[in-house]
Amino acid sequence: MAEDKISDDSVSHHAVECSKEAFKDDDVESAKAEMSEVREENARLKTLLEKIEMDYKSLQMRFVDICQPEANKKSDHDPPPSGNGQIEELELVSLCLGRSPSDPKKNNNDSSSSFKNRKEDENLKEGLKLGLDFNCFQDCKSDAIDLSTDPSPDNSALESKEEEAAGETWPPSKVLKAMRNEDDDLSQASIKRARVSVRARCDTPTMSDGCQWRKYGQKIAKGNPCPRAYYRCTVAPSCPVQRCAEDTSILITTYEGTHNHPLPVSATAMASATAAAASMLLSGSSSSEPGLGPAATTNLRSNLHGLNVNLSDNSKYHPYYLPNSSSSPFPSITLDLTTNPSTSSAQFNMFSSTSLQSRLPSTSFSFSPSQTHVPPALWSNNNLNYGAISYNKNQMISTISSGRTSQEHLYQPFKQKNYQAPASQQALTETLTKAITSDPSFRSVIAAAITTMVGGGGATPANIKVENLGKKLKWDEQMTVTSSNGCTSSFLSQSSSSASQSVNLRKQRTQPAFSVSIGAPSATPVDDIDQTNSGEP
DNA sequence: CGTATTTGACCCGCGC
DNA sequence: GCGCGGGTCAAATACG
Repeated sequence: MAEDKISDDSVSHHAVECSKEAFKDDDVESAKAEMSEVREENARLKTLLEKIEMDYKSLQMRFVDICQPEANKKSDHDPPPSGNGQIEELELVSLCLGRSPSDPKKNNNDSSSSFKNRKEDENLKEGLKLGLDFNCFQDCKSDAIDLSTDPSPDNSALESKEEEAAGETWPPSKVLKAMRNEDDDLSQASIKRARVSVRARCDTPTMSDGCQWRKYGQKIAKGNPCPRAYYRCTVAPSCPVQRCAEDTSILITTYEGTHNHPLPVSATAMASATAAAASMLLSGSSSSEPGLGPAATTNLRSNLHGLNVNLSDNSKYHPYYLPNSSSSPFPSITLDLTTNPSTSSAQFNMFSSTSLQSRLPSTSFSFSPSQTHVPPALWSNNNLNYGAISYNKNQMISTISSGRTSQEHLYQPFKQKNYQAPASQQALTETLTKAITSDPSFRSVIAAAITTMVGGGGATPANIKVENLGKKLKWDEQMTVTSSNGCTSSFLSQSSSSASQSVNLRKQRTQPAFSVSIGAPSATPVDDIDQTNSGEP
């Protein structure tokens, strides 16, 4: 009896052991798998970070190389070091690199070796800052403004440091000061006035981008049966950002201005995207301002060609449909978020649409839609190819089919032209340099992406509500800059799940949505993160 | 009652 | 100078 019991116990114990063993095996297996996955991801992130740092360093060095000859030129032409020339230089560096204006001054005075070391340190700091600071654009802007108003490097540096350290109280007095300043320079006005049109498939009157919009007017635009509504950002009373929306199946939202207040997390994605687009546009157009004239515009276009993007030739192409902007004297840019779910191609079609009427170029980005479950790495592998970005015909047609018939024959030449245009590596690198160094908000988008990746999607940089459940809206926006020399490629993607899944999309986490791939896209698998959606005004 | 939206009037720039 | 169109204002209205 006792023996039986003992044996029973032992048997049962053994059985338990066995089951434990089996469980242990399974557990260990899964844990190992998880660990390996985590390790892989960790390694991937590490390489990603390293690549980001390296790219940033190389771009920064390149930028310095570009800047220094100009500084020398200036000093040749204008020997006295003090005065406007220096201030302009400081402004330039501050605007482009988003740091306190004192740094470049110091750097200019330093020897090159120590300068490099310092730069590397700054790069690291900057890299860290990138992931944490969504307001770097504003910081940068405020610094630049401060330069124009108060050239004292110590004060501005101190202030900027304080802002960076303290997380910034908003709005900074100097920004307000600068906003009231009537002597805002042209670039400031351009930033304020740059328009970014976002085309998205949306049945709601307004596109949910996380900001609070208040409608203040509505007009029937000529030639368009749909009324054009005018909205203002109501987060801050003096925020200059406005938008105009046209209520069709394709909602075209035109953002104008730059937010002068902190944005809710849900609004940072669109704001960053639009600000980045605007800054890219302005960085291109601003390059044409200082004495370069039309030649610089040509240069911009060739740079864009370097991205293997499609540019319109003014002599051949008429402006495509651009609400608000075709007749506007202000530069405009279009982010095309319209979707064709049947494709997973990444697109980055960007073409100038300089209007015959308009004095300033308009630019269009076309972000192809992609199914959320398709890893962006696939896009990278299949489509990016270091600047060889495939064109998706269906996407355009689906866009056009929503009533913008005039676009078809405008897009068509670009389709044909796209594959013919050879990618100019040099031009591409310059474009990238310009885009990244001169565009803090672009960096902020990257930062958002990195944050999402590192943070496992807990913080969502992009919140796009897709309300029309019946339509199964699924749209991504991708922003891709690839380098033909393989040194730098950034891949930004923001996606929202299909609306059919979006009933409980809040807090739902499936796959990463914001992804960045810097370096060789094919060698760097990129995750997907699903977006949580937030409500709109 | 407070807030948001609607809508007609007004202003301004541009082209003829 | 005039007309047109885009953009804004502000009173009226709707809504919670």
